[in-house]
Amino acid sequence: MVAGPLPASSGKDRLRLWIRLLRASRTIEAELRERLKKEFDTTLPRFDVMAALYRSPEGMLMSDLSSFLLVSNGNVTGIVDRLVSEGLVTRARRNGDRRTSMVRLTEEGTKAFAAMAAAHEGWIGELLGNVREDEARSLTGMLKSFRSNWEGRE
Amino acid sequence: MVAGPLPASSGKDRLRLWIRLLRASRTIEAELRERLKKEFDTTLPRFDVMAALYRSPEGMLMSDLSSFLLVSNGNVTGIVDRLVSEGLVTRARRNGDRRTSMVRLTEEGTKAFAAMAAAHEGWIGELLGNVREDEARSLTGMLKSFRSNWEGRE
DNA sequence: TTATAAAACTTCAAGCTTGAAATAATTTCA
DNA sequence: TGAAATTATTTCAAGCTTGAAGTTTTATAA
Repeated sequence: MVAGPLPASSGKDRLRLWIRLLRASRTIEAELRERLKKEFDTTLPRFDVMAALYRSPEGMLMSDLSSFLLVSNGNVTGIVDRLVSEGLVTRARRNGDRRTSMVRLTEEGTKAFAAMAAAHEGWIGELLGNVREDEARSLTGMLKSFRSNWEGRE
Repeated sequence: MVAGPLPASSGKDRLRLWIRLLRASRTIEAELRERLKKEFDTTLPRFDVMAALYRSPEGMLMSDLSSFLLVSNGNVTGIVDRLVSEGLVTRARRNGDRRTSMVRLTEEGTKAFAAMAAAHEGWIGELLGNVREDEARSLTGMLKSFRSNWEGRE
């Protein structure tokens, strides 16, 4: 705190921001969870896994999934297990490296996800309806930069 | 929904915003959870409950807690159970209405929370360090308005 | 080659979470 | 008053989540 005319930041504003951010995402998440249950009889974690796989028709490793979704390995195992037993996803043992398996959407899973994704986008448009599109873009821009500082240390 | 010249919004920007929002809050939440575990041997849900109680020295009903924290009633029951068994919180049966009980921080709980809150504020300052304070204020303002539209219908 | 380490997963226990069903106490109102 | 509805909470099953420990397979290197 010697030199800079740093804008005397108490940090209180960041704390307030965090509380708002958390409340916003929890509120929206709760609403999405409820609608996914009601409309499609599925859950948000299953939707998230399917969304990731939908973007990668070639498939993803379990570890790709967990790092992309920011959840633990063991977590993904359980969710994929359930998706497999529902016929929405397959685990294909690979010849190259027998520790890994490629997870892919089945045809049924692809169809099911496409329907959910359309509804989902509509819901988000509705739930964030009060945020103007230009506001949305500027918020998105600010959120892009928030990490870099501390993430990926150690 | 008959008349309006609704501002032909594709919704794509809002979807992008939602994805950013979710990733930001999950990343921060994960980091907070880990630090609360390491530094204070506690969990985020317990911290949240204690934070709510800290703001209300007179105590809160179970239902106050669950609506404030945006989680289900049954959820709060379990968390408060654990906090009680750790001596951080008390459930006081009320004379007026014997269905309800006032939940309060114990003296030990108050002291413990004060220490955690100080660390927590510092962590948030660090984790959101890349967001300028003026940005933080403007983001907070935008997030304030996002609901109202759909929340509290039905 | 063959021990050792590393990588990719799975398993497990403990705790969080929801939504539905059950309890118990209070209110409403016929 | 007393039945019915409402309110506050707990209980429970199923699923999500983490972090630690275990398994199997692959890579490293003495």
